[in-house]
Amino acid sequence: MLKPLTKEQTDKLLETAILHFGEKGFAGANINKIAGDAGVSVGVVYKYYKDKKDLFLACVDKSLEFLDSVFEHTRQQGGTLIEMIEDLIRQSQVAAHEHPEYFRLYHQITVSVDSDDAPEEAPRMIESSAARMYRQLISEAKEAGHVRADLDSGMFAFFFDNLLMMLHFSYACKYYHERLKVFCGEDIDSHDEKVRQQMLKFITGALGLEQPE
Amino acid sequence: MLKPLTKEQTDKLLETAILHFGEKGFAGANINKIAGDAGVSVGVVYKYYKDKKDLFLACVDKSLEFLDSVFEHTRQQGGTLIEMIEDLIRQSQVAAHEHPEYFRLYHQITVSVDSDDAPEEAPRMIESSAARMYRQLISEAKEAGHVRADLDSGMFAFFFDNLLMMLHFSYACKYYHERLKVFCGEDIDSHDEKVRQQMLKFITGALGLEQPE
Amino acid sequence: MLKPLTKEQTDKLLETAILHFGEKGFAGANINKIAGDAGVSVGVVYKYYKDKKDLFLACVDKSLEFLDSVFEHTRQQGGTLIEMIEDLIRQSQVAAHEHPEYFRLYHQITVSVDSDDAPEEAPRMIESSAARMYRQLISEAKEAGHVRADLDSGMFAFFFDNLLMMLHFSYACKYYHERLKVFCGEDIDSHDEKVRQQMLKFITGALGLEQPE
Amino acid sequence: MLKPLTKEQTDKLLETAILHFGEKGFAGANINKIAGDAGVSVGVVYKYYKDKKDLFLACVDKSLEFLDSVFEHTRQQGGTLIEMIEDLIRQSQVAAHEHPEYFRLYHQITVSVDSDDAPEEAPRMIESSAARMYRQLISEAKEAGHVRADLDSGMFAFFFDNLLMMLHFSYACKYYHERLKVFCGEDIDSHDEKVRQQMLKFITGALGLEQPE
DNA sequence: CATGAATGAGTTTTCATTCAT
DNA sequence: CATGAATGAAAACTCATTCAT
Repeated sequence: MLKPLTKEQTDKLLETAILHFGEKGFAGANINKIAGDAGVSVGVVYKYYKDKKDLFLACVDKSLEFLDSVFEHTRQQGGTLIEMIEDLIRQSQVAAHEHPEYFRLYHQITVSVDSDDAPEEAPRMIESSAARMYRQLISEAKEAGHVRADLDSGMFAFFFDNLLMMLHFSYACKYYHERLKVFCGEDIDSHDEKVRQQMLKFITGALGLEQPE
Repeated sequence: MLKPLTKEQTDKLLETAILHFGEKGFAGANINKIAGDAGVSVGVVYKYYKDKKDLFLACVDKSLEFLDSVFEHTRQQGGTLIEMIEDLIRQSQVAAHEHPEYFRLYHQITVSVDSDDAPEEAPRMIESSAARMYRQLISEAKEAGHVRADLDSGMFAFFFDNLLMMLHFSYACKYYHERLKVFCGEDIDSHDEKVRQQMLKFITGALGLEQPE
Repeated sequence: MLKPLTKEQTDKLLETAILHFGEKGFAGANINKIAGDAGVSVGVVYKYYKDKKDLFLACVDKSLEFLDSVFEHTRQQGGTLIEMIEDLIRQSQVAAHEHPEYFRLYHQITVSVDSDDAPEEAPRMIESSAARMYRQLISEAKEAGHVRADLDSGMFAFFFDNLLMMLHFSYACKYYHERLKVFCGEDIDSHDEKVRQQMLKFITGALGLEQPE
Repeated sequence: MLKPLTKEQTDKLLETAILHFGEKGFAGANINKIAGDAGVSVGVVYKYYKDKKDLFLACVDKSLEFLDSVFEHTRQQGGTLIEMIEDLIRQSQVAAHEHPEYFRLYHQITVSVDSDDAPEEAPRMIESSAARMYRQLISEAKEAGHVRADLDSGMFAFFFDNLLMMLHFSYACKYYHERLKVFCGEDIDSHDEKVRQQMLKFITGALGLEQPE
């Protein structure tokens, strides 16, 4: 069985790695098991990736790319600030339901960075672009008089992103998901619409934005 | 060399374990190094704790206890909703600055739970009590007409707690701290007051609370 | 990309293998790297040679052939014993300077033979022919009264060959080369003539040969 | 079976390692097998030695120490140049018969030095002290008129040491031992006396020394 | 009851060898 | 017939756990 790997197989490898790293973290994941689960030999892993760290970073890259694409959708869409916020929440919900693994891996990054021997190169800080974007949107809205004047754009962008990240994790990560159910009820997963509306209320209230009828 | 361990020694062991687990995670931490750093033998680790998991859970317990105590202060204090929220933020800031290790460990819990071989028993859900408390406070405020009537108490409690958790992590965990600086500037650590005021504005706005003059 | 290999390519493969085996030894050499360095695929290595051992033996053969040719020159040349000895030294110097790799590989053979899993078949004993030749030359010289009568031809042939081998290694192998410099000075490489003359003196003295004016 | 290792066991480990490294070389030796053969666990190896290289270097040190002690005996003994040379040969024969493993490891050093990834720190050049000693002895003999005036002390010391090293290897290393038999007969091992006498003749002749009656 | 060296299963990584193209 | 990616056994090394002192 020495056929070249198909794209499906190499994709499967990366997906499997993302699942394992996302679940067990960098230190807890096992290259041999990843290879086994992906249906390829260990050798293949080391043909494609220099070492465990390198594979992890490839997983991170792929995940960040995916997360970027979620924001990208909203950015392209445009609209009023409220519309954009709602869209961002909606896209997050859809993405987190369909691909919790990328969010889970992202969550792992936030942990790995603390560790010395873990891949410190990791976070090419997806945040910075999001931060810039949110801050600018809020700044513009402030100048246009749509949001309260006494808020600090950077800080409100930070709070907003915090809420969004926690939403992601609450759908994608086991612990946060349990917590979500503690706060909002066991059947929360079938109430995306409600979560979105309440979150929108929360945020627009925070910004001092008038919600459209 | 064979004296019973003093309380200082067992405390040191737990503190050291919290530091190591908080930094490297469950899988990445090394029992032998923890014992060495704590100045005790590996043997005592296994005398006091069944295994690595058990030590980790003890760390979790201790950390959750500490985190509880932070909220407890506010609960005792009482006051208006706004006052309590401000106090909660202030206490969080103080605690996260003084004892980032407990928050860091808490952060690790949120990760470990996903893993099968890692301690699943972990989160005896500190959240549930906080959740109950927040929800009740908000409910009461709603009934008293202090906050908007169209908000769902559980969900707003959830959003509020999200903001608080992210604040904790942003002070205590490396990755989140970098992210905080990206959003709010490199010198953010010397602006606790400003962070607190802005966060208060954000939350009171979200709740539809009138802020006191 | 599927043309039959040219002679240059197969030669290059063997030369490269000799370099690698000579430097890293049998166990330390890497077939994939050898193939890569030689600019051929691993596949051809296994087409031409049964396995790693087989390739090693082919390298050994080629090297021994080369070493034989060095002696052959002198044999053809003929002359007095002293002349032949001087020629042997001179040819050794030239050969070791020009093709250290063959001597280096020969040095590796002397090591590999000890190992069980390494090619035991190796030394189809180049020595035996050299031994025969040296012994005979000395015997003849003894009978002719040119060398001392109390020496054992076989043993003196042995000592002589020892000196020659060490000369080879001292030019070709890193460790022995360093050692040579320790004994004879850092600039020894530019004093081939002197080395030859001294070595000749040493050997003729040992044999009790009168050196020509 | 968690008793501390006895000195016998740690000694056994080093001896076993010397045997394995001496036979298979650095790359060819297998730490797990060494541990197994020595009757200890792998863990022990890595408790006492940082890594494979470190173990190898410890073996080298021990071997060089032993080899030094062989020369030391002669140095202490003193006597005329001829007597010292004879003693050196005799001690070499005894040592090489009793402890071929140290000579075998020394032989491996001469190979390992060529390899990049092998321990380059190795040869703290046992040679330099021997070189100095031999050169001085020869110099003194030259000044005293006991040896020919036209020889270069350093170079003759080099040739002499070459002969001695080859004698060592001829007794200790499989390949060289086969070669010895090719030159000197299958029963050479029972003729130490003869080998010594012939070698002495060879060397004294080379030096132009008069041999005592 | 503490100690900490020893254990050895388990992990990462290498590389000789195979075989579909 | 050459190719070179894939294979997976085997090697170096780690570390949770044990137990004689």
